[in-house]
Amino acid sequence: MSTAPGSKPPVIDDVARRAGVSVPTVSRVLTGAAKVSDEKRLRVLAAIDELKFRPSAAARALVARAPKSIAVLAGDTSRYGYAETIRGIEESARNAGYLVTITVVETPHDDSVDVAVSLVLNQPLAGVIVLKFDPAGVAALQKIPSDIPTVSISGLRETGVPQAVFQEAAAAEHLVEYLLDLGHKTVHHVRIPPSRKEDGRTTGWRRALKEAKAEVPEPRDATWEPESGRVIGRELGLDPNVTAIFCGNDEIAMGVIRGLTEVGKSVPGDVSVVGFDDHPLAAMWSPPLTTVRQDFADLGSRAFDLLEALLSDHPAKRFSAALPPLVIRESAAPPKGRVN
Amino acid sequence: MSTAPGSKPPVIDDVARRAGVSVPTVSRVLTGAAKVSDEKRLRVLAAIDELKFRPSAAARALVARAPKSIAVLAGDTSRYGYAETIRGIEESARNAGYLVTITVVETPHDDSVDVAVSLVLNQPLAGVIVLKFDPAGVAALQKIPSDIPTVSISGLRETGVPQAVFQEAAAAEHLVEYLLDLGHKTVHHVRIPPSRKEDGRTTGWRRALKEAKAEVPEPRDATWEPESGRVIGRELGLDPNVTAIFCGNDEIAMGVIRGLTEVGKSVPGDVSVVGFDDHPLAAMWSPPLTTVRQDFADLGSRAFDLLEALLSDHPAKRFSAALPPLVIRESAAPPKGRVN
DNA sequence: TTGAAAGCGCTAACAA
DNA sequence: TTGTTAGCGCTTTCAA
Repeated sequence: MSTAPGSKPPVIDDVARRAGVSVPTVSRVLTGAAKVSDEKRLRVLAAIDELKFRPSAAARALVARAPKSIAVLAGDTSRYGYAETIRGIEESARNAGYLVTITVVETPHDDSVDVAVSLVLNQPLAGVIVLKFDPAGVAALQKIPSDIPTVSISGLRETGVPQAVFQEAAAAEHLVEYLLDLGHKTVHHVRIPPSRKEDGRTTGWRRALKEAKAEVPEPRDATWEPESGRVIGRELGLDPNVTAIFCGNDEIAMGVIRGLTEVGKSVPGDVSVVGFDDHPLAAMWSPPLTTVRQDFADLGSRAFDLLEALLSDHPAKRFSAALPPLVIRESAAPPKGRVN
Repeated sequence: MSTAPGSKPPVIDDVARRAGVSVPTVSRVLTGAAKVSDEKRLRVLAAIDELKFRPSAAARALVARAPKSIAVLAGDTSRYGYAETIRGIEESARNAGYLVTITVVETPHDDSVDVAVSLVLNQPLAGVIVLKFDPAGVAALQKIPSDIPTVSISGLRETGVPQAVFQEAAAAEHLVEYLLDLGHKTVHHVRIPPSRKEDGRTTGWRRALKEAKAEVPEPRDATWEPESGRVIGRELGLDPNVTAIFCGNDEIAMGVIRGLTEVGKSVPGDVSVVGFDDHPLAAMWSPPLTTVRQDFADLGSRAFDLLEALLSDHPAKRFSAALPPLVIRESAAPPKGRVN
């Protein structure tokens, strides 16, 4: 008929014409916002179907003042903790009808941060969640305009925007106390790259040692790569004073154990090693890793809840914390020559 | 002055008024699309700054016919291969000025798929990348309207939309041949959940065995959890005929090794075990895992390239394949009693 | 170089 | 229940 068979995608006007109704009527069946007679509804539905019409998301976004998408900014997306956190955010967001965009902030430098932030701001946006696990995340958070609803996720409590956190310091403290209780004179520490000056894990370790009046050895710095743990493990294995090692995460712990093994040390026979996170492979490791369980998906989910609260103007909670529990497996034992 | 100090975010009209110019002039300095006198430009810039004005992404999206966002649909986002693939997509997309949304398809059932797909279609969209690593991804792909530029990622070549793939079958074949060359009479197989009837890894394994006229044992089915590998490992360890095991991925291989160890078998002394993927922890494992390296980030990047080609109307390539190389470490050796 | 006018595709307000 | 009339906040003609 008069339907223009143009190659452009059909718009609402095409549907209206085809169904012989007005544009708002089509809109009404689309949104269900108002009653439409069965007869016209059917005609509209048929027209939509024949034309394969899909309403323009852009046009809808313009008229509806409430974007249904949230952005996640993160320094990484594939490492275990990051990926799980994002999974948790996405799941909650999806269930609440929000779409999630992810944008990586490669480095804490201005160029990376600006690219990421401007990409994020160039979309219709309900709010932002920033993963502040590393300096890149910290830098990104500072560049988010303050009028945008924002929630951060990190290991340390701070002021500022609403946050979801793990009480890492307390958990680390428990873990180190556990090692001390086993009879170790002190506990060495291999830390992962901190997001700021010092991470909660390191703080908790330090606190536990001071509390016990134990010597505080200089912490060793690993990268995010397990391989760096291995190198450090070899070195630590050569030091007879080292009987217990607390690693910043499980992957580093695995590397450290490998390094120790390579220089002839057994775990936990000669040296106890504990990690942090409860990585999916922690229980498969030999020996199975004693660690702290961080439920990252839940962390992400809690962050989304905070954001949703922010968006709904309920000035409810602005903070969500959880204390990660110890998971005792087999990689830590009393030091040699001591029966517990 | 006449600036309305309303609490609503400023719009372009506010800027124009404040700068004493017309709206199109503001638009011109925003987009740089046309020359504006220095004097007015400065006034506009100042007004933008004072008002903290940011152009509405929704309005821009409506008028610009080219959305700069792509959607990724996946059955999972945090497992290693998935997360790395997404990282690769995001990186390439970001560099090309695209934003990436991720949406998980929880199950292959209609309800999950419909939620995910409609969420995706409800946004301004340039194109879609579907991770077809599992049945959920396969199901999602079928529901994407055919007029939307779409690329799929999977392990098996198929017709239909453009695809980025690994030549998994060929790689698996090489890996199994390697085991056979070591002297094993046959190779057992523990497979991960297939996306369809049979995955490339299984096909390659079967092919290599047939080629060598070796017996083809019934494959064992693992879930995605390493724990399931452990259970299977214990069982296989009890079977004296088992001297070599090819696992569907490294995490399962790690579980299988753990299970073997638990029933007193040594790897590779008693049984050789190989994996697939080259997981970041594969080299840290004891013994370090012999496997196949899949560069998932590159896979994601290649998928994005295909999508970009599709969007630019260059009917260039519709397919991108890569043969993942063997990584020989220490978890496979000649069978007991045989010197190679 | 600039402004007035005209849309982008949809939903909301208002009559009828 | 339906259609007409107005926008949403921008960019893009088109004149001047």
